[in-house]
Amino acid sequence: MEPIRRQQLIDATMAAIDEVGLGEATIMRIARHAGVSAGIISHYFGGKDGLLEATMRHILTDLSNAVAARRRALTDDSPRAHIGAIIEGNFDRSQVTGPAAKTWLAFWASSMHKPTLQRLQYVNDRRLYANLSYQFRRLLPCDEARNAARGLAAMIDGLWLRGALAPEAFDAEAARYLARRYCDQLLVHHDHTLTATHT
Amino acid sequence: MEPIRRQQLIDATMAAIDEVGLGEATIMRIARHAGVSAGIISHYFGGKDGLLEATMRHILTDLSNAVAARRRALTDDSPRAHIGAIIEGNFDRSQVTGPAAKTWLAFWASSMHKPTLQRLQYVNDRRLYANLSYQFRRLLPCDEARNAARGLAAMIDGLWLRGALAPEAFDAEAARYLARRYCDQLLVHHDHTLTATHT
Amino acid sequence: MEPIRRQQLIDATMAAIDEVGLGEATIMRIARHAGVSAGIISHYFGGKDGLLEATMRHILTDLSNAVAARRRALTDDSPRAHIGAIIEGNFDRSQVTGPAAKTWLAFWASSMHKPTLQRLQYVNDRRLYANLSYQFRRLLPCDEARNAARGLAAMIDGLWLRGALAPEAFDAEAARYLARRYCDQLLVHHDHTLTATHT
Amino acid sequence: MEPIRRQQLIDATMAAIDEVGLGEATIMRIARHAGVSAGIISHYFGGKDGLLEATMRHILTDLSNAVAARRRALTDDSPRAHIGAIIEGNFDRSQVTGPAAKTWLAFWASSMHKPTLQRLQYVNDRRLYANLSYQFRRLLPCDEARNAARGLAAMIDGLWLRGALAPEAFDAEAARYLARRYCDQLLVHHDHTLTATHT
DNA sequence: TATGAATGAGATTTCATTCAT
DNA sequence: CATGAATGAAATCTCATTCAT
Repeated sequence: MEPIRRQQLIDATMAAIDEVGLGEATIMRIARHAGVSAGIISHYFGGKDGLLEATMRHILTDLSNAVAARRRALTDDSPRAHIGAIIEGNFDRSQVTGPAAKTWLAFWASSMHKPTLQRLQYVNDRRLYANLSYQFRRLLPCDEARNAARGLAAMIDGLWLRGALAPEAFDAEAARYLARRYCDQLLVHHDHTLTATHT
Repeated sequence: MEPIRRQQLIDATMAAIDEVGLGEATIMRIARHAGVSAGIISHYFGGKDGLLEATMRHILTDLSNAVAARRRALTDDSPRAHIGAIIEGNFDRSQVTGPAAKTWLAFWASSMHKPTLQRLQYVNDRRLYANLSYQFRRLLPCDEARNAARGLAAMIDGLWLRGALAPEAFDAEAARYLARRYCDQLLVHHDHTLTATHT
Repeated sequence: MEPIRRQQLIDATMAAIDEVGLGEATIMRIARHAGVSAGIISHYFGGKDGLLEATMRHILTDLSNAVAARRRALTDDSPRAHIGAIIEGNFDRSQVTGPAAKTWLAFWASSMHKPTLQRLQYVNDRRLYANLSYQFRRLLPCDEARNAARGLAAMIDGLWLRGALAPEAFDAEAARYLARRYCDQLLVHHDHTLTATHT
Repeated sequence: MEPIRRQQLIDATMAAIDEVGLGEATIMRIARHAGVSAGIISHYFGGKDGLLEATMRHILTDLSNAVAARRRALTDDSPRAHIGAIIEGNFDRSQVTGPAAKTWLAFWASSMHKPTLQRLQYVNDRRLYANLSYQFRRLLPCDEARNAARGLAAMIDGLWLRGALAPEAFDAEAARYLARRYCDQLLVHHDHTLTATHT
């Protein structure tokens, strides 16, 4: 029973945050979304904070999986291929629109004042940077690689942020295109490109 | 008296958000920061929402002024110069560290569910994009210019976001460098560059 | 559980109004009278207004029942009998003294500025008038009947009002006697009387 | 200055009660009606309670004057004439509609829990009863006179109450007619009548 | 005399949590 | 395992009153 309930409640949490935001996502609203009573949340997660932490962890795991799956599927071990997979994974992000996106952004803001969330946040940020940095390092000198990794990480997060905030639906295709193209520019003096067409 | 108190309370709001985050920034805490009683907030701003809106408006105005001042100070009317000024202004952002940064991020998350903040947010986003787009348009074909503007806007926001979230102090110099360099890459087939040295 | 709590809280509301008046009847005082916590009031009635409305509705229902019961118990279908039953019912008024009386008067004053209460008030007023009017109409010409109904309705309310305001306990017997006697005078040219003795 | 301000503030109090009821008649609203600052109320009346008491006293004085003036103007010293003047005075009541009426009713309810107002209320009630009783006593045996006074007092208050509560404007003419006619019925075995026509 | 800035107490309401069933 | 009744703390807002100017 437990894993089912936990997943139900995590999904309900994202639905509630999507609906009214983290500040108004009360335990009762979450419970209503999950079709259970409010009391059960304390039972399974020890309290609201526990549920929020579990939800953030879930989102981060989804992202991590999305990237890892694409990298595992690569037939080509080139830096470009890996970086491309990272970009794809970040804009898959399980469900780049709706509940997940708003929950993600809410946690970003919240994490600045909650050590538990902050740690999760930090680990995730570093992983993105470290992965990119490692791949760039295979083609660029150290300083260049570091800057490239910082720039591409910022680009990915920025595209994602602006996409989440914009009233229109997230245009993941456009985001992927801009990110890939930025990558190409960073590696412009090297052979192949990620973007087939420069429309 | 009123303008003094309003400014005091807006500053106190940012201080409180910096300290504990938007969710825990109660009017009593804000009042304590300002050294006044809690009741006065409703008196001057009609309620907490009024204060938050005024605070966000204040931050946006600061940003707008920072950009406008730099553009007015230009001796060179070239697109590169204007874009450079926009970048500088966004990373001045009055006080890119501490209170203002956290407040900004908190509003980003909050704006998704509060129409009043959302409108402010939207206007600001569009302005950054429109300004960049206009300058790029002077050097690039339409589609290219649009993508360049989208990319640079995302880069700016992404650098800012990662800077605000990182536990270390915001490295505005590095952010400016990466943004300027991205700009140079976008305009690579044109004459002058923004970045003097490509360290 | 719900119906029990609701009744408890309605009773407690009347007790609190009896004790300190509507203006000072805070939800904490009401809750203390009911022996529950203050928060539960919002839970069951949605807020203080909901509780007050429910309380007024309860009082009106009690009055309505008191009249209806007496009229159902009549063996005699004459207008005099019905009017007598209406008078009796109005001075039974469940509990013509103490809590109910003060609550009633408080609502009278309050209803002038709260549309919800006003509607309840209005329906009740019209019913008393309509019932009396109908019965008088069986014995008197139209204009006469209307005036008689207006007069007797005013007399009933006036006796009740003065009884509630007087520091002494409400003398329901005297009130009934005066009302019945007024009725006899209105029907003086017709056969039977309601008042056995004209002391 | 003082008498002017006091009168201004008493008028403003009635206007505020007319507008939103006693419960919502805040000092600031009253002050706004009077076109002065809120602080001045405490200065002239010692506080809100003082202002309310002064206002009630003012209304009672107006009523008292209205009755006294009519009785002084009588050329006929008969009981019927005096009773008629009392009825007229009570339905003049300075301004039987609007502010005064609502203020009056608000004080009725409030007086049950405020000793100061209660005393004023009590004195006023007794005076109406005593005056009527004295006049009836000149024509009727003691018991009869007492009941007649009680009945007419109740009738007057009841007509007034229903008039104040009804959504339509107070029909003072109809009220006077019903009261005079009731008086005639009480004195039916004596010569002259108060009501010219028995429509 | 009059203002209006400011306070602090109090009222309502919301909500996470606990607990008996 | 699950519910929902109930609490108590906290948050916002209102308002009468005070006081310096």
